[in-house]
Amino acid sequence: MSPRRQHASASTITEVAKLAGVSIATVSRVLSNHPHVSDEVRQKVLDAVRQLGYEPHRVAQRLRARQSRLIGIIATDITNPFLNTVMACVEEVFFARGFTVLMSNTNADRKKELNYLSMMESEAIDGLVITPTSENVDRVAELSEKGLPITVVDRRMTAGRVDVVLSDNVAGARAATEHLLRLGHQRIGHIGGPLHLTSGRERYEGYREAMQASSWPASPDLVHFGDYRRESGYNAATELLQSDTPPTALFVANNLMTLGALNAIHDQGISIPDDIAIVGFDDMPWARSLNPPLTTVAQAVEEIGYRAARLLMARIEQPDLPPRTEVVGTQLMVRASCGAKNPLPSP
Amino acid sequence: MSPRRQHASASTITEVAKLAGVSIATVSRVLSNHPHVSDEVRQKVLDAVRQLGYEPHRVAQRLRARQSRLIGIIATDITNPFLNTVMACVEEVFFARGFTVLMSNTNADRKKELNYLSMMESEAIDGLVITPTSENVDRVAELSEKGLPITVVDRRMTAGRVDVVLSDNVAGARAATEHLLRLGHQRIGHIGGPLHLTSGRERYEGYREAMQASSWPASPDLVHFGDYRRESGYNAATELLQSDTPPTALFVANNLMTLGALNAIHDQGISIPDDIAIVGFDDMPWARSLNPPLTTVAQAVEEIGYRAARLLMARIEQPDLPPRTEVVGTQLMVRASCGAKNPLPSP
DNA sequence: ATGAAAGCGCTAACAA
DNA sequence: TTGTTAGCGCTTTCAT
Repeated sequence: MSPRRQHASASTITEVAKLAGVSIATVSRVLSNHPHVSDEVRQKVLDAVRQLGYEPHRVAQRLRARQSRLIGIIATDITNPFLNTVMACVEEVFFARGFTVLMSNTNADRKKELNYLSMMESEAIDGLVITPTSENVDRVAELSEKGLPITVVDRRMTAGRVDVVLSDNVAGARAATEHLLRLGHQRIGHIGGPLHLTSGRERYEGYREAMQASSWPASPDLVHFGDYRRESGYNAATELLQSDTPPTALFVANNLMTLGALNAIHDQGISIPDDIAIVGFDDMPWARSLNPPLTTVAQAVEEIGYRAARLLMARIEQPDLPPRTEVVGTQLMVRASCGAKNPLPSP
Repeated sequence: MSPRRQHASASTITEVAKLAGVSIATVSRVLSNHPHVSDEVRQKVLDAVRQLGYEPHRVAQRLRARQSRLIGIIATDITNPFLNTVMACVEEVFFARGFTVLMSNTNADRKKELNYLSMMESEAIDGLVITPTSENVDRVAELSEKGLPITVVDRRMTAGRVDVVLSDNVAGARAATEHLLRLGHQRIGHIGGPLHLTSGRERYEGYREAMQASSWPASPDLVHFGDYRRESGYNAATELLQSDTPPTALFVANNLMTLGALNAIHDQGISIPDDIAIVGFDDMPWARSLNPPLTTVAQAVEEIGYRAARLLMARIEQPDLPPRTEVVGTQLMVRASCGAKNPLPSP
């Protein structure tokens, strides 16, 4: 690393104290609204603060106070509309409560996750919302056991004292698959999420349950797994469509992969829903502007975000609460892509 | 705020020193790879570190070292695909260089922006990438003048010593509008971005230039402004379409508003491109899966992200560089939504 | 090659 | 009501 200059340091509490003619302790008291300060002194200090444009040095504050009013969010993919909406909701809630929210993007990379985890820890955050890269990130369990309030979103965690908010993935996936079965499909393909995530497993499970209960249990060649990114959806769909006996319908485990699958289908000049029906997981505000309007299993995104915030807030205030898991229902948004005859008008 | 327990504090450098039988200075040296340490001592220290699971306290480190290897990103809307992709790129570059990247979401709210700005400052970040809420955020100029390396993305800033990366908005908007004119449209509507952002003004300007140069200069009732969010695009489109003399074509200034406009058009049962043609700003990977495939002015998103990172890195290493502004070209992706007869196949 | 010690800017316990 | 002072955990001279 090459040389680096410090940017001019701001004024310190000492300078404020000097200018106001008081001790630094008094300045500190004024700034943290302690009761026992005379109005006169308070005013002098405030004036000095304004005059110098003083702002407390948060790093120093944190070193002493060990309480940061800082909330961390660690997400696997900030470009995922589901995740970034959840993040925005969490931020909104905590900001309104006077917290500052720091976010980071692991890109589903375990090394990055570890790095951000320890960076958040040493920033002395008061709480963490995370979508872990897998269900057994020891560091998360460890931190939660050490007493750091943590809420896990979108997937379950096996270890640690963490709160969890997620959708009812099995039911959602089952509903999607049953819907396709009801429409007469027999060869229903599934583009699944990573099996090291409970969401991937649960959505797959819902699909399998539905198929099993039907007269046409899923054959393995109908199932491809991706990594929740667009490209993997594109690739999986391409392979599925080019197989000898392609599926007549597709259930895709998340938003980005569905978008990829859509592109793949369009590239092959195949028509939806006539040649192939498709149902995605995760609704998007513009799902009905897709070609054709996309049938999806809608997760209650905002609700998940707000619940995550609420759970975390509760644990911050009361660290000894028993760990809770909240499961939020999903809703099947029937639009044209599944080929249902009379799709209800849907938002 | 209610009571809050500290989560068990990790081991400190003192404990490591004690266990290794050396001074804390030596531990510090080992950890920062100083040359003059005997291999024997180094090994002892490393062992102690491992044994205690010691991790340096970054807050304390920062208080002394005044160099954090921390990069901040402040964005107006993390749910915007353009912005979050840029953010992901910046993160990627800096993480690879050993920096930790902290992001925050202002939701285009000036108060939040100010808060995050001073929070980033007092975290002693080494550099900042920001999409400011307006071109005259004094605090940004101030920080840059104080010596904090700052790169502004997507919009220009009038004050401060900052680097800037943005698209050639005027040219992009002009190209989009001219394309529609060439297709024979005369009443071309524009859903613009906020005029307090240079991107909003420049895209409007490109549209106006093109119209002016045509035989059908834009009438004011053809222009509505939104706030770059989906709802505003929906509302603007709805109003435009319900006017007495609705436009036959629409040029929309960003991705989210275009998606909103699309929804509005679909809700009114109007057909694209027969009844109305539409061109959006910002391409999206799934633009061709929209109904119909969407013609857009594609910004070089990744390129913008990487350039922003490069500019910032350069300034961190060499703070006295003169401020630079880099303008990146756009590309018109012709698809079906504009009604062009033979849209080229496009990715 | 190693250690002692001086702070970084702040908070809070203790004195006055 | 206000001031003095002891650290928080670490880096970095300055000695040795």
